[in-house]
Amino acid sequence: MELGLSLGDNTKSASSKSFFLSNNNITSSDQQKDSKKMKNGLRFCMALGINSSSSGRGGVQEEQNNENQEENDDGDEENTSEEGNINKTTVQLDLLPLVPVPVHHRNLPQSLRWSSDNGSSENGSSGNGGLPAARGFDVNRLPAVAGMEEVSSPNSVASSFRMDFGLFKGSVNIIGVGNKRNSESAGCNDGGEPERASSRASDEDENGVNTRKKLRLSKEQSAYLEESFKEHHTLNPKQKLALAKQLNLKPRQVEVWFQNRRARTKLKQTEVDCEYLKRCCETLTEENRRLHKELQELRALKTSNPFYMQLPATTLTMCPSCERVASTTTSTAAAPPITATGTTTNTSKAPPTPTTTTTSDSIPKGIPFLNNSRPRFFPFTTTTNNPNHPHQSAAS
DNA sequence: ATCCAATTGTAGTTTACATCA
DNA sequence: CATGATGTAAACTACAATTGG
Repeated sequence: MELGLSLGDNTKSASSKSFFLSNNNITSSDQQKDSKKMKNGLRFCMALGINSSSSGRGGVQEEQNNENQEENDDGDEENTSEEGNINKTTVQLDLLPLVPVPVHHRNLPQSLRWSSDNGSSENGSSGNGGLPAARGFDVNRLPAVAGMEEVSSPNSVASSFRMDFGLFKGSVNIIGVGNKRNSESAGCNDGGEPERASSRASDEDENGVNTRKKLRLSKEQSAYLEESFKEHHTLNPKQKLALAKQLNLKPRQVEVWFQNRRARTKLKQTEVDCEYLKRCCETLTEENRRLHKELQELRALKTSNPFYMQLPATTLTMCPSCERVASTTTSTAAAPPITATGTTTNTSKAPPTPTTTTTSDSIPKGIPFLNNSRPRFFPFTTTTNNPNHPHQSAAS
C-alpha cells in the first residue's frame, strides 16, 4: 500500500511535490524537510493507493521508501499476499475543505504554539496576499477556530488597542554584549520587567567597529506590531513610516519585523498542516489495514461458501449520499446476501444498486475521515435510518 | 522598492552535571 | 551516604537582522 501525500498544486501530477509513505511513518525530520517545500497557497492532496507490490515505485517514492524501509517491513507483511488482484485504485482526497479544522491548541506540541499567543485569535485578514486566509485553517485563527482557551479579552482586540508610545522616545535601551539590562539606565517597567527596546539594530562600539547587537522589542512594541499585523500582513510605505514613527523604530525595523512575522506565520501554518496530514495519514493507514483484513475475510468466505462461487462478477460501488459501499452484480443469479459475520440471510430482494462507478472520482470531497465515518467495506452490515435515503428501503 | 527564503548572530531559557554544606 | 542549594556550561529556543535572488 502506498499513501501519497501530494503537497502542491493538485492540478499537477503528484510526482513533482509529493512524498510517498509505505504504510506508515513520517519522521519529524521528514516533516521538517517537507514543510519547507510547501508553498503558500498550494493545496494538499492525499492519495491512497492500494498497490500490490513495491515494484514500480520510482523517483521520490523510492527514495522516501528506502528511508523507512526497515520500519515498514513489519507493517507490510500482511499486505503482500493476495493484493495482486486488487486494482490499483487511487483515492485522491482534497484535504483542505474551507471549513475549520478542529486542531486543538492544547494538543499541539509546544513547538506549535505561539509563545505570545494570547492575542492571535483575530482573523488573519486577507487581501494583501492573503497568506493564511488562503489555507483551510489559519494558525492566527487557531484558538478561535478550535474554541480554545486563548481567547483574548474584549479589551485586547484591535479596535480597543491604542497605546501611547511617546514613552519610547528618549527611553531607548540597547541590549547587547557587555550591556546587560540596567534598571537605572534603561529602567524597569511597573511590573519589574526590564524595559527592552531599541531603535538601533546595530551599534558601534568604542572602537567604531560595527557590532551587531541583539535587539528585543518591548512588549508594547511587539503588541502594537501584532495588532497591526492582524489588520494587514504587509505594509505600504505610508503605514511603515507611521508605525516606525509611532514605535520609535526605524522603518527598516518595522519592515523586517513584518517579514519575520510573515515567515513565522507561514512556518506555523506549515507545521499545523503537517500535523494534520500526519493524522490523516495515520487514519488512512488504519483504514487501509482494516480494509485489507475485511478483504481477506471476504476471500475466505468466497472459498468456503459454495453460494459465493456462483456469484457473478461483483463490482464494488459507493453511494455518494450515504458513503457506503455496496456490491452490484451483473447478472440476476442472486445469491443470498452474506452478513458481516458470514451467515446468510434470506431476502428476496437483490442488494441495492447505488450510483455505480468504480473509479475513485466518485468519492466525494471532504470525506470526514477523522471521525471514522469512512464507508464500511461490507455492503450488508448496517442500515441507515434515514427514510429519505434512496437506498433505505432496499438496504433494509 | 519590495518580497521571500535562508541564514546568521545574539539573548534568554532549559537542562544536565558537579560541587559543597 | 542522602539531600538540597548553588553554580556553570552546553544545548536549545526565539527572534532581529542580514544576504542573495
